[in-house]
Formats: sequence, C-alpha cells, structure tokens
Amino acid sequence: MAKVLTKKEEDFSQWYQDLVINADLAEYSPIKGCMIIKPYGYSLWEKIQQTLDKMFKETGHSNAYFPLFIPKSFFEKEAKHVEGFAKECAIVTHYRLKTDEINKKLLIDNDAKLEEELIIRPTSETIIWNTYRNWIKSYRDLPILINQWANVVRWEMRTRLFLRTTEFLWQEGHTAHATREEALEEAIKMLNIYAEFAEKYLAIPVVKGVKTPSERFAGADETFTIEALMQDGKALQAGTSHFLGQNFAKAFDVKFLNKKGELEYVWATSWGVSTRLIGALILTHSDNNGLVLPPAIAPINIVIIPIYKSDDQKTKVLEKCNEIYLELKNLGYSIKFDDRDNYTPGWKFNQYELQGIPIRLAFGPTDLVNNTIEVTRRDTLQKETISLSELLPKIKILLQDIQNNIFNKAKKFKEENTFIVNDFEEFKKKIENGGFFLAHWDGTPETEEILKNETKATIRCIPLETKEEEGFCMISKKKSKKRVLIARAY
RNA sequence: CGGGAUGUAGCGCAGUUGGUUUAGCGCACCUGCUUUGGGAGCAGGGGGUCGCCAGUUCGAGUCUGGCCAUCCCGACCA
Repeated sequence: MAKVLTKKEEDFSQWYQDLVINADLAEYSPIKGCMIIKPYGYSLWEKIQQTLDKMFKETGHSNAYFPLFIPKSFFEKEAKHVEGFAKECAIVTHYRLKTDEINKKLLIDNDAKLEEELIIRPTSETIIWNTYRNWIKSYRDLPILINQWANVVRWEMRTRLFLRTTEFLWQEGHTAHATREEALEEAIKMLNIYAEFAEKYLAIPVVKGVKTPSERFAGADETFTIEALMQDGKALQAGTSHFLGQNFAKAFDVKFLNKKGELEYVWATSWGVSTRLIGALILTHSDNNGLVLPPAIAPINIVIIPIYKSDDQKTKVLEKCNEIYLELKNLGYSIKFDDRDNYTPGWKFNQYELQGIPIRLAFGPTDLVNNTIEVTRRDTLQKETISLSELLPKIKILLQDIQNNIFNKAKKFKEENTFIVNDFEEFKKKIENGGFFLAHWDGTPETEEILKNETKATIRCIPLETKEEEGFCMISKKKSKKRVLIARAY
C-alpha cells in the first residue's frame, strides 16, 4: 500500500495534518491561518449542526443572526472582555479601494476612512447585548433564548487545521434571564447538552467541570467546560458554557421591571462549540489507516463497492449492487454506491478507510453465485462474508455496535490515562507521557502559575462530579477539599 | 513575537563548483488498449512568468542583497 499517512507513532502532529488533507476534509488557503473546508469536511460540520440545532430547539432556543461587524466602542464597555480579546482582533478601518493611475496597483482610499473602526466579531456578546437593551423592558420579555450559527475571527498567533484557525465556524447561544438562578441553570443545562452530544453522537467521553478564575472566559462570572482526552495524551476543550452574571447587562445598561415594579439588571449566559469538534473527532478515534467516524455523525454510513472482470459480470454485479443500494437507501440509511470504474476496488477500499466510512460492502462475481456479500467494519477492520438475506439485520446491529465500540474504546483510553497524583515530583515525571491528572490544589492563582511554568500543564477544570475529600495541595501543601483535573492542552 | 525549515507543473520532489540543449522525475490529469476480490499495466499526450524585486556575469533555477509568503516547534488562545 502506498504510504499516504505518516504513522501516529512516528509524528502525531504530522499524522493529524496528513489525515485532514488526505481524507479530503480541508486544505490550506492563501490566507494565513485560514482553511478551506472541503465538501466532505463540511458535510461533517453539517451533521454536527443538524444534531445540535435540534437539541437546542428542543430546549426552547431559536436561531437569529447578528452582524459580522461590531463597532469598536462596543468592545470598550466591558473591561475584562476587551482585555481578553483586544490582542486578537481583525479591524476594518476603510470601506473603499482606488487604483493608482501610474502603476495600476490597488490602494486603500484614504478618503474612505471609517469614522469608527469596526471589529470583525471574535464573539458576539457585545452586539447582542446592545440589541437586547431594546428588546427587554419587563420580566415578561424574559427569558430570551437565542442561538446563532456564524463565523468568527480571532487573530491567533499559531493555528492548526480545525483545532485553531483564524476564522472558524461555530454556534453561539446568548440568553437573558430574570434571575441569577435561572441563568445559572441555563448555563449548566447547555453544558449538559454539549456533554450528551459529545458522548452520544461524537462518541467522545468528556469531563464536565468549571474553569478556575484565571481560565475563565473574558467577561464571565463562571465558565463551564467539557474536556476531552486526545490519543496523544493532551486535553482538548470541546465546548464551553458561560454564566455571565450581570456583567454585560451592566455594560450595556439592560434592565427590566420585575413583578414588584423594580428595575433590575438582566442575567446572562453564552455558550458555544466550533469546528474544533471535527478536530476532536479525528484526534479521539482515528488510526493509521485514516479517519474513524462514529455512525451517528458520519455523513455516509455505508459504501457499496462493486467488483467485476468481464462486461457480462459488470452488468450483473452493478444491477445487484444497485438493488441493494436502493433497498438500504429506502430504509433511511445514508449509503453511497461507488460505481466509478476509473478506480479499482483496492483503491476504493483504501480511500473509504481514509474517510472513515463505518461500513463497507463489497459485492463481486463470487457473491453473485453464492448470494453473499462482504461486510467490513471500519473500527476494527474485520471482514465477514454473509448471506444476502442476513444483510439488513447485520447492518442494524453493526452500526450500533460500531458506535458503542468506538465510545467504549475512547472511554477506556481516558480511564486508563487518568491518574491520581499527590506528589509534585511524581506528577512532573508522569505528565511527560500525557494524560489526565487528578490532584489537590489550594485554589490560588499563584499555584496555578507555578504549575504552568514548571510543567506546561494547566488546570483544565474543577470536575463537577467529584466528591469532596480532605487533602493537601500537590504544590503548596496547603489544605484542599477537592481534586482538580490537570493536563497539557491543545 | 522567538527558534527551525521551505518556496521549481495541481501535489511531492531532483536539479552538482553558474554553461547538455526546449528545466527534469514520480503521483495526479487527458486519449487509447488491456485490467478490476487491498492504492493496476503499457503506449501516447497536455500542463512552468523556477515566490517577488534588484544586483554580479558573455550567461542565473543555481551566486549576492532585499522583500514576500507558507509550514513546523514554542509563548498566547476555543
């Protein structure tokens, strides 16, 4: 077999890049840090969108759309928010070009300078809360439960396909509530939706938790997160949900009259996941043969490949394949029939393994005689030739089995690579091999700083589902009541 | 922003101390025939401002200077 992928064991980072390119998910663009998402990669995003969108709507949210541009002054209104995003903003200063008559070059027309610069949104809290001011007068206007599917731009110094690009696609939910409790409940509800989505559909086991103050979203009172463990032992933040308190309401003067006729500031949340989830999907499940997709999110679940020699065989094989194809399609399976004859079956086998199609069916002359079909599952690469009459029940079972198997494998990996540590020196040795670490922390940013400087690891979150236990901070030896999740992260 | 590397056909690369012609090779692409159960073979064909600008020279893909761009590794971040 021709080598298309660098082996994971040789160079993990190179393997990841090779995979993204060769599975035809995305390619580099002429713009630094920006990628072109190709049809196959985009169809994955569409599956993510469709599934999440349904979950959002089932929990009472509606979609809307706000502008790409945000007046610079909006950013100045929430002090911590500016501080967090100022260093990575793209800014529009002019609205017209002109042609230099001498050398025919395009120049910026300095007469077309904007009165106020526009920021290309890195996130939309400011423009949305500026709008909510007009929408909210009374407690009867609350809650507002809005989501938007959009692109955002963050001028990051270092980018990686899907994991961190200058422009990326995401959804951002922005909700407004009458009470602190309700907003907090919303933030946790959305965190749970993200966790459910990650585990049930993406088959990625996650740890739900809350960020430490220094890792919080700029402008939030509390940031909730789902953290996943990648195959190379690094953590990936897969989704966040923020309890924004009254910070944006105060910054944008959004008040409502409560039942008692008193003016109060509105409580807020925001939450988002991005195309980074595609990166998470790759880094969690894929192998040296390529992508491995959970059936619940794979744009194509089954591919059928015909095999023949003579023209006579070709006619009969294609006819039978088409019959099988239509039958499965009508049953609602997403299936592709690849009848191209400019590629050999062997080429197709490799290509679809690279693209992670969960089930491959191969049908040839022998099957025609025996009334059989070859079924191969992508996750284990196990092949089986079964009678055609067994195909339907087999597929139903197999898809579920693949979904479970992928999830269980990832879960097992996470569990086997989650370590309890009490000693800092021991931690320093073990972190070199990656993994999740549960350790006591004294709760101070100073200790967090030491951890980061000495080990490059960070506190990913304070897990929601851990019991309190008496202990001593791994670094400062001060008293601590809870273990936190520590890892090196993407 | 620091460190490293690269820029020659769509992709991956070769091109020696400057002078072998019209700048090559593999993959991909087009045509034809034979093939097709794990990335097919043969024959023919198309495709290039050698990243950009300047300089040295009789002569530059090759040497010099400058610029630009991209990728990788760090710090920053979803």
